[in-house]
Amino acid sequence: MIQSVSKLKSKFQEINIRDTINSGQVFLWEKKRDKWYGIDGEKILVIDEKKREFRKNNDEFYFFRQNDNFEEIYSYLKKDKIVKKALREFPGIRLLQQDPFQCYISFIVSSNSNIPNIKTRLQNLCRKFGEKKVINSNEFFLFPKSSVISNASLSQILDCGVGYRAKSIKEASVAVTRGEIDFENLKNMNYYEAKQELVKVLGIGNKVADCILLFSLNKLEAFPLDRWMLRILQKYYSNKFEPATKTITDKTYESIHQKVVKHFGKYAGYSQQFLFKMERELNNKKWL
DNA sequence: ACCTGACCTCGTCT
DNA sequence: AAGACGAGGTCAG
Repeated sequence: MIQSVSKLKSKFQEINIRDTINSGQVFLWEKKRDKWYGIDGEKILVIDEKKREFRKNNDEFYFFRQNDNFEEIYSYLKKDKIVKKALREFPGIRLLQQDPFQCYISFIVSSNSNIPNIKTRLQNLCRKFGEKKVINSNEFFLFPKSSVISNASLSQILDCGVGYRAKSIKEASVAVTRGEIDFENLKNMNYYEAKQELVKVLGIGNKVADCILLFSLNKLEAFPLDRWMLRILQKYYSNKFEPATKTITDKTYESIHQKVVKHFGKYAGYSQQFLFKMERELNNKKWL
């Protein structure tokens, strides 16, 4: 009994790179031989798939949130029976701390779409507007700077296959170059203040804002409520939260979020990541 | 204030 | 092989 608990705990402390990359947080990662290559803003991260921990203070250390207190997070996560089950199945998943601008554009691009499409569009944006780099004789394109997208024409952005999202992508980039959206400021605000700023941007609603807050702005109580999460809440928690519908109003979203934080605690975002991974795998959904 | 439909594209399915 | 379907939402009316 004691042994199985401590075994789960020690497993939880080991990162699983592949599961983490394939948990819907990032789109610009690919595996070549035994290494994963990922674009994070103007950096390229190269990680051995077998890697289980990182030396303190390098880029990967922060990207995989190794400075989080897992003992404490674990103690919150295991309180919920379903999350505990997901944790047992995918103990090596981590939240990621991504480059904010890339994350911001990525989730604007993600709306009403699916992972293969999102990935293609983001690759197109990088190829068209990003700087080329060669690593281990592999060619990569960095994520574009906000200034480059700001100055691009709508038709250039449309060439990337983003459809009606082109206008949002452009306006969102302009907001950053003008300083109306300042990610360092947002990091210093609380969850509600930061979210309020984000949803002012065209193309950012409740769900996209929560993804940006959770995956790049260090707001661990953010709990993106997409179709999947609503389905999960209905399936495993029946009527504890709200009746599930395809679309929900701002007010309902807010009300569910409050109940969610009350139930899952201040690391609700971590809980969400485990639940999401478990249910998507259960339904054989595609990753990268 | 809440509710509805339209929306670009493209990978998948038939 | 061509045509329809729908996808981790958002916005306007």
